[in-house]
Amino acid sequence: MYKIGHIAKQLNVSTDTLRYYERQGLLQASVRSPAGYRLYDDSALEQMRFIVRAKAVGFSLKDIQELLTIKIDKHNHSCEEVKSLTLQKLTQTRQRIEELLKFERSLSVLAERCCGGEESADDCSILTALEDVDGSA
Amino acid sequence: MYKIGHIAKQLNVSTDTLRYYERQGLLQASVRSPAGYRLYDDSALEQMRFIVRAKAVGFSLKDIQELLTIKIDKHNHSCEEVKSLTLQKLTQTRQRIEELLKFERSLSVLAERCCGGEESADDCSILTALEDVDGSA
DNA sequence: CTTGACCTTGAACTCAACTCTAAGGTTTAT
DNA sequence: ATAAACCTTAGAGTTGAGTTCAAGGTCAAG
Repeated sequence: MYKIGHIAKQLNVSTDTLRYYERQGLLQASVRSPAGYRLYDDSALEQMRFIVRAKAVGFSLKDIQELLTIKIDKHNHSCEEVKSLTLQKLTQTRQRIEELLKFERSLSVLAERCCGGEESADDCSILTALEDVDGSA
Repeated sequence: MYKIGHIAKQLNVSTDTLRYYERQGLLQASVRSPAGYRLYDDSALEQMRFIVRAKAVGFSLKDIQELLTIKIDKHNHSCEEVKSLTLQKLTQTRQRIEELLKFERSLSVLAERCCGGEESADDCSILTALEDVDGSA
């Protein structure tokens, strides 16, 4: 049985994060020591690894709650549910990437056109582009 | 002179947003009517357009504050300052895109491998991938 | 003169995922 | 026996960009 600090070090998260996940219903300590310390067993460690991995591929804590619900009772859930969650997250991620790519292109154009010199910003092409109605950036 | 609702409709933002920007020091109403209503003139409208455009290329409100400070007194600021803000935002944006692309690739792989069928999730490849130490996704 | 569409304020609330604080109890090593 | 390094709790704070609420004042039309 491991104390919270041990789990935290193993998985490179803070003890606060572990307590926070507990409050969020993601990971309960297996038992408490007589003094009230959280004690985790190997299966709790594995569950925390699952959470960390799911985060690493972009799932939110809310998504992870759903994944855990399924994982804990796989037999009464379908592959389709899991795939659906994954595809939904994929779509969201792609939409966000598209948005950021638009930002990236606009910012690139702005930066390229600007001399970036020490002289005054009176004729700065970036400011001008943001002022003018002609939003060609 | 325009009332807040007029500006809001013109620029497709809420009146709450305009009041919020005022609190943040981004855009003051030009004057107040005898009844205390905010009244904006054309230059305030132009400034709000600037803010909206700057947001549209990915600047945060904090960034926009800095841009406005420069814009209001261009003569005492350099092109370099503006370009620096832009490049900084560009770097941030690219970093975030990289992170999301990693998510995207992982999620794609997970989704591709999963049958997504109606059958139970007992052998779901997505769950298995997130459980196993072998993080090949 | 009243109805409806405006406008005002301050303050609290939202979301996500933590992080920090205060005030204390426990364990381990010396 | 005492100091260092753990652990506990409830609750507040953080970031960013707003949104919502309550309680009220104003303005134009009919």
